[in-house]
Amino acid sequence: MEEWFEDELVMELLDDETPLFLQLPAEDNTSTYSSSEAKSSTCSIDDQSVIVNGLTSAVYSGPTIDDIENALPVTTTTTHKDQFSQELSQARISLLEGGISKIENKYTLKIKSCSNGSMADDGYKWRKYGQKSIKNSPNPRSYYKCTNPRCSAKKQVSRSCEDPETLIITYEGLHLHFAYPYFLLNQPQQQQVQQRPPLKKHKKDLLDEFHEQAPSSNCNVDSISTTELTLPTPVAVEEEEEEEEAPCRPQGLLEDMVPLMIRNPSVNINNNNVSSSNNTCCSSSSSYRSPPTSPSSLSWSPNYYTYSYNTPSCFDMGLIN
DNA sequence: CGGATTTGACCGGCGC
DNA sequence: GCGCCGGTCAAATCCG
Repeated sequence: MEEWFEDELVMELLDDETPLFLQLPAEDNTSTYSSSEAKSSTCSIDDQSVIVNGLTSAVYSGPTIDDIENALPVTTTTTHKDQFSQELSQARISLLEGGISKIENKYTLKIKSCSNGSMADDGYKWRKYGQKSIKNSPNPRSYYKCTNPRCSAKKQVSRSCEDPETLIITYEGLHLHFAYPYFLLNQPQQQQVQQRPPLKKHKKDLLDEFHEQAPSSNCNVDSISTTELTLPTPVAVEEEEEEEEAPCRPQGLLEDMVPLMIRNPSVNINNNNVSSSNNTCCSSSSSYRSPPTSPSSLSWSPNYYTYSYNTPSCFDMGLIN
């Protein structure tokens, strides 16, 4: 399991193109590539193309079931896995040679903050939940959690004591929920759900469902098997991207649907029984909306990785207090 | 008013 | 056992 997370990170770090969370504004250096803009409806089709092309994730480049299986610790075919492991081993070596250090389970990279002080985030929506002063460092460390209540992803952001302009970011866990939009059911009804999510449930309703139906706050995603899933066509993915631009896209409904169908793949799910399903996941906050940035965001258990990039990057993580 | 942020308290791990 | 340190919690505060 631990090795798998390393593999995921290596894949992400070795993307030929700059990942979204490192991508600077293409030409407009005066604009901050904030999370809101990353998800903004102001993006033109060209802008979206740039972003999408910048993502070398398998999801965006035409996912196959193998892509997802490779990202999961289960149901990976041995032949594919062997080749995959070899490539990842080489990739890991390459990364380490490239200045990325690994301490215990943490990959360490460094990020030079923008000179103008404006920083963009990594495309995810985080909620700050703590800040601590660090010994021998004048700069505090900030703690963030993914705002998706079912996502365990966290990150820590601190500044290097040697170089105050260098940010050190530690990611704990990845974002399973971003894979959800790319899983489709075979049933036509579910395809319809994917393309046109039902009307967003009122937040109160979602919370009520959570309190009434969720015996535990986290998905038991260990049981996920991709064999029950199918993937959307690239067109569907693009539509999903566009759906992302709608304010407060009810992603949670789709997220709710996935664990349910995994447990009961034969159940013919419709919009209603999705929302009233007996799944164990709490409902998403209506305020949650994060763009899928990579299939590498698949995760369901905490692991710690520290990235510190030396590439100029704009991160807005609320470090400046 | 609700969500996000701040901030001090609390807790657990670890070293001495 | 004790203190230090990092991580988390939760009440207070801020802000749109």
